[in-house]
Amino acid sequence: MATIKDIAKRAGVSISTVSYALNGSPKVTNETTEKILAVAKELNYIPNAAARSLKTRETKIIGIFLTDFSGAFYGDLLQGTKELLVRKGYELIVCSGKQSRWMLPERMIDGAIILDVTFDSEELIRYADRGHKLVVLDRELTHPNINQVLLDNKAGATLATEHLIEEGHRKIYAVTGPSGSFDSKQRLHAVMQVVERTAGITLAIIEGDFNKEGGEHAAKRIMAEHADGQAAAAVFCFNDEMAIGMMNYIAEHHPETRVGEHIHIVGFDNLELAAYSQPRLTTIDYSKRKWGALAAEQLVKLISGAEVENERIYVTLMKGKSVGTA
Amino acid sequence: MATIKDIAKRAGVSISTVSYALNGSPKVTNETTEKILAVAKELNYIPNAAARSLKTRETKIIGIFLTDFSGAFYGDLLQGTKELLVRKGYELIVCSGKQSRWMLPERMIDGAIILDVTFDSEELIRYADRGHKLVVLDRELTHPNINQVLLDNKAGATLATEHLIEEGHRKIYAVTGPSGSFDSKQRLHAVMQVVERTAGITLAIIEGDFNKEGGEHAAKRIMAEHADGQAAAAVFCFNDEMAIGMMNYIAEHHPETRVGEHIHIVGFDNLELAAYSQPRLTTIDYSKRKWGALAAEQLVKLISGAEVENERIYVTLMKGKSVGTA
DNA sequence: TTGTAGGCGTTATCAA
DNA sequence: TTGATAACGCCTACAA
Repeated sequence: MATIKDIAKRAGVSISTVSYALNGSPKVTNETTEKILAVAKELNYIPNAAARSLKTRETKIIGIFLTDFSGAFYGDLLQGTKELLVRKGYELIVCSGKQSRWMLPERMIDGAIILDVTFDSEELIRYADRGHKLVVLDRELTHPNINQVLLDNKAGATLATEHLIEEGHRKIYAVTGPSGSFDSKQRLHAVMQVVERTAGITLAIIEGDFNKEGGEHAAKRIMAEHADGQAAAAVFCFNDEMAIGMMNYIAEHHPETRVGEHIHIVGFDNLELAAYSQPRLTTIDYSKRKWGALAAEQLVKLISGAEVENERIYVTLMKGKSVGTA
Repeated sequence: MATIKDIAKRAGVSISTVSYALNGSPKVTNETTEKILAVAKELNYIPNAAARSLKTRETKIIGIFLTDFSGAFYGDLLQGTKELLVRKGYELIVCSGKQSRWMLPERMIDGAIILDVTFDSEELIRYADRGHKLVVLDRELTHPNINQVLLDNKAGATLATEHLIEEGHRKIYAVTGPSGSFDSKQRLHAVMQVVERTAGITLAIIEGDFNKEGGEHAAKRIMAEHADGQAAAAVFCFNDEMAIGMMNYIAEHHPETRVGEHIHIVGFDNLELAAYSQPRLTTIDYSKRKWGALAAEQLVKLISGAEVENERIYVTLMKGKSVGTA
């Protein structure tokens, strides 16, 4: 492993000259710079990240912390994050699990994006107190070193609920996420607001889990309550994954029940998968890529010491065929 | 940021004693160890990863390089990798894109698992030549510092093809992956072997891309060739993603054509998504979790200097409802 | 324009 | 059992 020392010796200059030349400093003659670069190539020189960051106190790496690697949901978000970071000269690494959290305090990463409910807010604040920069996507946290980029859950849930109401549905089921989820709480709150200000609407809340299983369980219960087959059910699943689970359950166990006709479903997220569902799921859409890119941008600003305001990701209603008129 | 120096001063001992104590060396009295630990806690001491790895020349981090973050496919694999690594005292980071490759030569990671066709084999060999340890999941590479953990493509493709033949199909379409894919090549080779040694089978090869689009294009072509509706088509899609794309295309454009009856499809991978397809896709199954775990295990062994043999992941035929008798 | 030298925070080799 | 001290590879005043 060649070091700048080796290059210096070989090129007949001092190590500081090598360092300057390698970093493109104008203090060194073009001539010597070229010579040094040539020697570096010849020696297969590769800088040592540890040594560099020991000195500079930065790694140019950003970490994003996810609850798990299951993915279906994260693809575009990660892509968006990555693209922006690369443009800003940073690298992205994806981490998951409690064990990897040391990377932040030990300065292996220059900052982190958090999308992991299992990460305690207290722990995050501790890190922020120590000067680490964070962007959170899944909670509200006020701290000078923390910025939030949250989905506009209120708008999304309102759009979804109002859509069901406009189509003439009077009894609405809301299938929530797990109890700890911030997004789920916000969505439920918005749903309840809409219901309260609209006359003649009944709301039934079913606790879900943001997974397919949750949608299946909810489907089971809803189908049981509508066993007589007279009234159509209208359901707002707080994410697409559960909506898909619900549609799959219905297709399998109640083939005579048609989504969009006997049961009406709206989701949230507009997963790629939702586009392939039969019928196409009506859902709340937003740009996951933009979400990731914005989070990254905020983090980079935070690291550079700039003041940043919290941001919001806007959502729209994406009409499919899973909701029909009552 | 407290350092061991600060702790030494505060505890009235030398920095080497602190270092030993922090690393649980038996050379230090319990008494002083306790005292040092107490001071460390009091000072909120956090070790500095850069300094440590500058000295130890290791980071205890393993990187896995993927072509993209799209995920659907990788979830379990990453989970399996992660679990094993954590058990062995390593951390896993997920990387993608050319830019992140510096992490290997600059020793930011102790080794890498490669599942990224865009990573040139020559580049990998260069790294291996420099002493870096690698495990490749998507190609064959013989080098003392590189280990392979490959799918048993031959067995899988043979199982799939023979299944179609056993069900009485005589004309078989093979929808391949992109031309650069090692897995695709191996699968195609196996398919051709089966066809050659079985009388009366015709094989049509359609180049795909391992994405849904590839499946759709292939579906279009196959449906056109079977426009008369007389002969049923039998298709082996080289991965589930294409098989799903094919099924979706058919459901959308040829609702009268029933998969498992008028067209017979077998996939490869047994994605979670395949379990939700209608009808359930017949496919080749293998444990993605085990694949990841085995790759990690091999890499850890390689790093520890042990001799390791290349490994293979065994596959089985998972019968669904997408293939029926001719 | 180039060289000297100190230091970043640890580990590890010697002595004591 | 503990303490000096020299690396590890790089950056950066400051000096020449």
